[in-house]
Amino acid sequence: MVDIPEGYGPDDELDPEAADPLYLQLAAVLISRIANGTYPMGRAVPGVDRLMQEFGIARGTARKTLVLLAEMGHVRTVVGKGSFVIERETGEPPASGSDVTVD
Amino acid sequence: MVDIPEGYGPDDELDPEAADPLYLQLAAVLISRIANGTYPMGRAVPGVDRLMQEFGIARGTARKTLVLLAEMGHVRTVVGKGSFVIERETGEPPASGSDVTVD
DNA sequence: CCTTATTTGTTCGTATGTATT
DNA sequence: CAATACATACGAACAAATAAG
Repeated sequence: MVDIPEGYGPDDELDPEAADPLYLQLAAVLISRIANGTYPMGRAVPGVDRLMQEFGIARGTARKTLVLLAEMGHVRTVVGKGSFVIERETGEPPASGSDVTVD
Repeated sequence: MVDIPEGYGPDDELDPEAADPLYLQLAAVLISRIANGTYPMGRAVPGVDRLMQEFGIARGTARKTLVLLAEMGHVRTVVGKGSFVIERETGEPPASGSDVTVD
């Protein structure tokens, strides 16, 4: 199991000095943004390359976070496409039309 | 130089309590499997991540073993591809043309 | 069909910090 | 203090799936 640290808001920058490892800090930020609606259901969260650029982290760290989010059920990752939000914490129902079909 | 400990067969699990360090125990197991034919010539031995999973060890330890095997001439490691068996202990001669270039 | 670009997946190489023995 | 081992993080290269043309 994993404990997502608290205290990392959607706009937080990561702190390499903090006790929490970067990939957990980043997971907290992304989960916050998903709950936020910044990344709506069915849409993709930033991919590995974008996370590297926007947070100034290495590829392995960014990927580790996305793998963790997938394991936690927040996103579903599709090779060659991206990681798509499959859960929302805003209370809004999934409406209809999630054109995500993989298996 | 290194002394590969004996008594660690191809199916052995590693023993953190043993006198021999884990990376030497693991080297013994892999060398045994190479001699065995479990990892045939030209094919890759398990990489760092696989060794971590299968033997429950840390990255540094797994890598240390692969570096040792490469130094001993059992495998040739290629970045982004894997560590490939370049010797067999089954009695078959190396034929000719071992394109192994180590420094 | 093939080429190119994008994106995720995999693997090795290296470094740092911490803990244990 | 040195050796071993673990966790984290950065970097580089290669591989495979996808999409667009």
